[in-house]
Amino acid sequence: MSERSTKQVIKQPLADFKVGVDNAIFSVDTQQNRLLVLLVMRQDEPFLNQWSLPGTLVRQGESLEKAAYRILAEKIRVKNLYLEQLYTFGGPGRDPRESAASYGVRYLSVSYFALVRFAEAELIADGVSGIAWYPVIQVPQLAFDHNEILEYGYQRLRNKLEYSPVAFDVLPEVFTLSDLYQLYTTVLGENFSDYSNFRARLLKLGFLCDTGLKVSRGAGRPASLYRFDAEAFAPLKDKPLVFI
Amino acid sequence: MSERSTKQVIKQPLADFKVGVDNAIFSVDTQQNRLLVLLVMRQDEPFLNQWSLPGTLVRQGESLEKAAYRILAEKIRVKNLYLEQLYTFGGPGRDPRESAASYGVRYLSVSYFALVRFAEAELIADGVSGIAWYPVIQVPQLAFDHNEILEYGYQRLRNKLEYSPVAFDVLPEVFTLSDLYQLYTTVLGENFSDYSNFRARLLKLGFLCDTGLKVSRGAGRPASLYRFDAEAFAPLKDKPLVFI
DNA sequence: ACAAAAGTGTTTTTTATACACCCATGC
DNA sequence: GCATGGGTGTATAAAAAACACTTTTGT
Repeated sequence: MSERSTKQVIKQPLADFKVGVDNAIFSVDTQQNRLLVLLVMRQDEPFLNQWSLPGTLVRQGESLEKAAYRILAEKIRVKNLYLEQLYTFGGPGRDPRESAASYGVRYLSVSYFALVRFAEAELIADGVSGIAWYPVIQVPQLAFDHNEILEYGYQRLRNKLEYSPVAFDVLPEVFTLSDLYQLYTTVLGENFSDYSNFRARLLKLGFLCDTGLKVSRGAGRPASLYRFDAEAFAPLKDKPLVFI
Repeated sequence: MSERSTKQVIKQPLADFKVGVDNAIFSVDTQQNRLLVLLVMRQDEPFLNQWSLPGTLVRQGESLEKAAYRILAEKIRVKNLYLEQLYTFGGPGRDPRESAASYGVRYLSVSYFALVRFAEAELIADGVSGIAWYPVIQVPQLAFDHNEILEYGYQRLRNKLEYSPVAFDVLPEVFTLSDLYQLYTTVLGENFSDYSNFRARLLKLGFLCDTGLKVSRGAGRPASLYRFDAEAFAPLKDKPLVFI
């Protein structure tokens, strides 16, 4: 980040930015087989009363990631989650406030991708603002370029599932292989793989350990409960894994 | 990007940002089997006279990507290149200028990754500033957090080669399969694949067409010249390709 | 003739894919 | 006993990996 020499700065002034963080927060409702994204109703102009991704402007002394965690914590209570940076959208004109009286201030959005455990996620309704889980396949028109961000995040989620163990950040401590399979199915669609092959592949990787416990859910044979073994996984990190 | 309600803004003021763009610009010198990255010597404080990635602060009315292309064009003349956004680094304290008299202005860096054709790339030396291709394996300590950005870009490059056709953006119009193989070898190391298997895999994908022309380079059998067929590739886009 | 580079083919091993089938439980 | 979900195995096809060998050039 080198500044231009002085005469050039005079010729073409630098932009001043406000930096926002917008989160595409996903969760998987395995009960109803739905992939959800968290939307909030905007309380302020611009885009008053339109749905949007939860976001915030970055404060003094606050890192981007901290801002991402803050806005998440303001909207939902959740203990288990995965979060990473997604993409930065910063074209001029992406925020209507830029054209207003403000002296050429630009609004830039660093987007974050998050996956949270649905069962434990408690939405924080502050009485005024709307907040809701929306099935990603039926989100309405969103404020700003948030539909684009969402699309980008959705794609990232699908990729992540294929080659990284994000699913285990969001499953309970112990889970059945059907739980895992269903999570994958909900996100990737029915035809991503057949259950028996999925099962064989995952078990061969060697980081799922059978707790010996069984759980029976209605009819059918009781399922074994597995645990994700982080230690056994560690050496596989950075390796080109395939979960699909 | 929703702003906080008024009382909160007062409690905790928003940060003001200058946004910079820093480029990790790579090229492959297949003659000497070296992967190179473009470094420039800083002319200003902070980090005066230290090597850094070429960067610039974003100007009014300029998009992030445009700024990335601008700084690239200021440093090298090149017709063929690939460019994409890498990551955004924005922790407080990453730029020493923040702590200075400036009223809590933050410096945020949106980094871009670029791959350019080495043979045609002409460095623009403005007489004062140092500018040079450095082998990535022996870059010195860089200004700011640029070593981190570089590492990130290097990883992205390796990934890109494996599942996307970036190589063809940077090879000449016609090239031999050895040219292609050597490019891959230089970036990924000798052991990524054996030439014969690499060759077979690539040809089976069906988007390399033999021009019928041959080229003889010193001793040995003349090699066929191939062309990348963008039309034949189009349907494969978004598919999980493997070039490795 | 022979080294060097390009190109072809073969063998073996590993993965992917599609199923068929057995097992344990609730009703 | 039979429907339901859990779990195992097998047979086939495809891909990855290793490597032997042929072809065509320059010297």
